[in-house]
Amino acid sequence: MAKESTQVEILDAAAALIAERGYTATSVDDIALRAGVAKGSVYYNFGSKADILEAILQRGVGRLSELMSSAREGREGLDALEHMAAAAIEVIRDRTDFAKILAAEVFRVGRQWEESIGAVREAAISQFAEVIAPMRPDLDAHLAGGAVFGSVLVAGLEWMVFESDRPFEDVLAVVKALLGGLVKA
Amino acid sequence: MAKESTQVEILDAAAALIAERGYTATSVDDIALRAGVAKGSVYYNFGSKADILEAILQRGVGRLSELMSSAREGREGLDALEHMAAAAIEVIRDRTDFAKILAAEVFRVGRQWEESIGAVREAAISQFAEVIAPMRPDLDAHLAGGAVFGSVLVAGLEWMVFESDRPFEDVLAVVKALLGGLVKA
DNA sequence: GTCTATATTTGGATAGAC
DNA sequence: GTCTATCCAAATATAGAC
Repeated sequence: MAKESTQVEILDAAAALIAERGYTATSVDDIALRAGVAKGSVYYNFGSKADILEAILQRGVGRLSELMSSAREGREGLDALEHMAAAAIEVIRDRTDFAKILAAEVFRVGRQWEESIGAVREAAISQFAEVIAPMRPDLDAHLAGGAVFGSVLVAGLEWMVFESDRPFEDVLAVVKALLGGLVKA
Repeated sequence: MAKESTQVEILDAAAALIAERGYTATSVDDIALRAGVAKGSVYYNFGSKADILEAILQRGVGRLSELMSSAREGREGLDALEHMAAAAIEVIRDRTDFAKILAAEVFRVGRQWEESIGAVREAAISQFAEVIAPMRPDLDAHLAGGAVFGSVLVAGLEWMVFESDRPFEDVLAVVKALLGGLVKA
């Protein structure tokens, strides 16, 4: 194990392909070709194809947790939610492949990488839920966190995939409008 | 072509498997086994594995369009949005497999069934967008439609997959809260 | 209309040279 | 640490019996 640059090439190539075609439809041959290395090198750097996806997920969850936590720090209520949403949208913009893979895998159970996917769910939905809970004790916090994360994820991907000419602020404005609905009248 | 019951068995089996593992990871053998028929019968009823997925998508989009259109009929503004969201949540509840496949495939481009998936996007996001546009000319209607549909889809699937003991009303309450944010202050 | 058997291709993983 | 060559299992699709 070593030569970090090769590993990053492999991870980036795999993320792009898996985001577009899905895990099973992406062959190790494809990954090697796109990364510009031989298949043997892929298996020198990663134990299996599943390990590659795990690594992609780990990298993504690290980034998402980090940015969302620091966006939340020292804030609460609507202010916290708005900053967390902005942070999440940034991750979707900068790691669109990861976001697509996430969208495809979050609601599947029983797959090999279920735990890693669960960690992303926690990082995103639960963090939103924790902030919402004291604001709206009348709502189920997890479902509300899911709804908020869903609006961020789908609006963010809709933006990156189909309307990438729009500015970041347009996406944020939409999400902020919906978040406003969580403030008690 | 005929014997509708066999076709429905195949479609249901395929939808369940594809929802859980994805299209490529689901073999025609698996589908035949779960449907309780031989592989030859699958190919007698459908031209290819891709055709099966197309049929699943068509069936789903039909149902979604139908329910959302009639929920919208004769209403406008927040009232229309709330009824449309309720209709969409019903579809997610009754056709959870279809909803999972949708979540996995909406943001992938260049696949064989891209058109059918596009039709679902239209049916869902555009219908929301049309209602939102006159309410909020300050927002990008498509992004807003995407955000609303995302909150419905993710909250709905979160409900069905991880919190199915909760009542329908809890999900609807969460989505209604967010929709309230779209009403101009 | 449904079955079993099989032709053919593809893909994950390993061995071993350099 | 990276390459090429190869093994073997799995999967799509078809042929043809019943």
